[in-house]
Amino acid sequence: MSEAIGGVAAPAGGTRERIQSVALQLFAEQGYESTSMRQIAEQLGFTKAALYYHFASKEDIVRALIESMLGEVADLVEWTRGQQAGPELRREVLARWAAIMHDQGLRMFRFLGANYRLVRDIGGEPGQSGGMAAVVAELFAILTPPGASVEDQLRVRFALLIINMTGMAARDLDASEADILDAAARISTGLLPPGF
Amino acid sequence: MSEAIGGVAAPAGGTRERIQSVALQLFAEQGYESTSMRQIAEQLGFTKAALYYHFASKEDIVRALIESMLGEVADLVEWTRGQQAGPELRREVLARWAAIMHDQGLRMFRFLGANYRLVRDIGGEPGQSGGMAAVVAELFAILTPPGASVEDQLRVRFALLIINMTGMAARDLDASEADILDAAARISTGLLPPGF
DNA sequence: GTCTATAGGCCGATAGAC
DNA sequence: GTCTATCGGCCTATAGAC
Repeated sequence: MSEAIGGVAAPAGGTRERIQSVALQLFAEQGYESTSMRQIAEQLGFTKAALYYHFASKEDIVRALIESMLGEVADLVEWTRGQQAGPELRREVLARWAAIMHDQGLRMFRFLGANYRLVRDIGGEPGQSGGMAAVVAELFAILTPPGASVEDQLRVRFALLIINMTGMAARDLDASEADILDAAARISTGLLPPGF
Repeated sequence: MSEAIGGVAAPAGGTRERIQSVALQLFAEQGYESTSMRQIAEQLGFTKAALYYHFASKEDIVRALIESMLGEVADLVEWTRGQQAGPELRREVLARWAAIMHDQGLRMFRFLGANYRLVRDIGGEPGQSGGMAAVVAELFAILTPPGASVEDQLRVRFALLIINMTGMAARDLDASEADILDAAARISTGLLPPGF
C-alpha cells in the first residue's frame, strides 16, 4: 500500500506490486490452478525462489489481490445495518457494489470471473468471519425482498453476478472500459425485481 | 450412448457413463484442474489405471461430457442460417439455447460455470472449426441487432451467459430444478435489448 | 477390465550462498 | 533481494501381470 494503489496503473512501484500485477494478469488469463509460481517469476525476469521473499505462499498472493476489495464489501454490508430496509436501500446497495467493482478495473473483473470458487472460498476457513462467500450471502439477504418468488431471488443473484462477469462478457467488445462498466451497472440495476 | 442418456439420471449404466457422472460432479464442485484422476477413480471404487482403459486422457473425459451439448449448439447455429434475421429469430434462438441447457440439468450448469475457460477453449485447436468459443461467437452475431449500442451488445452476452451461470447463482435456493431453470429462461429473455 | 508398479515431469516450498 | 540446488509430493500416463 505504498506507491501504486490498486495495481491498475502501470506497475512502476515496488516489487510486491509488480508481482501482484503480473499474477493478476496470469490468474485472469489462465486461472489460478493453471498458473505456476515459476511462470509468474519468469514474466518478471527472476526466479521462483525470489517470489517467496515477498510472499509466503501462492495463496498469499491471491489474498493480497482481493484484500482491499473484500474490505470494501465488508464495509458495505456493515453500512447497511444502520439503514432502513426498502427499495431505496436495495438500489443504493447495488450502486455501491458496482462502484466497488468499478474501482478494481476490468482486469480484476476477469480474474474474479475466471476464479469464482477460489475467491468465494478464500478467507472462509480461519477463525474470524471473513470470506467473500459469507459477505455476499449477507448482500443477498439485504437485496432480496421478503417473500420473493424464485424468479425474484434469482434476479437479485444475477444482478450481483453479472457485475462480476462483465470482464468475461465484454472480452470482444470494442468500447472503452468506462463505457462497458457503466452499461453493466445499468443492466444490473434493471435486473432487480420490478416493483420493489 | 448406450444405456444412460445424458448422464443426468442415476448412473446405473455402463462403466463409461458412471465415470462421466462422477467426473461431472467433481469437476463442477472443485474445477477441472483441482480434480485428479486418482480422485475420480477412488470415488468409483477402483484405481486410476482402470480409468485409462475407458478414456484415453483426462481431457478426453471432458470432451465426452460436452460432446452432445456442443453438437446441439452447432445445430442451432446451422439452423439459423436458413432463417430470416429479426426480433422473432432472436427470441427463438434464445429459447432454443435455454432449452439445450435445460436438457443438460443443473449439474451440467455448475460444471459449465466452474470451468468456463476450459469449455470455451476445448476443441478449438484442431483442424476443424469446432469449439464452444467459435459457436458462441456466431450466436452473439445472430442475436446482436445491427448498430447495437454497447449496452445492447452487453445485454445479448449477459442473456446467454446467465443461462450458463444459473447453477452457480441458484446454489442456495430452495426450489425445484425445473422452477429454477424456467425462471432463468424468463429472466434471460427479458435481458434482450428492448424494442428489437 | 482391473490391478500393481513405475516412469517422467512439474508443482509449491525451503536451505543456504552471495 | 536474488540466486542455485534440492526436497517431497502429487500429477498424468503407461507397461505388463492376472
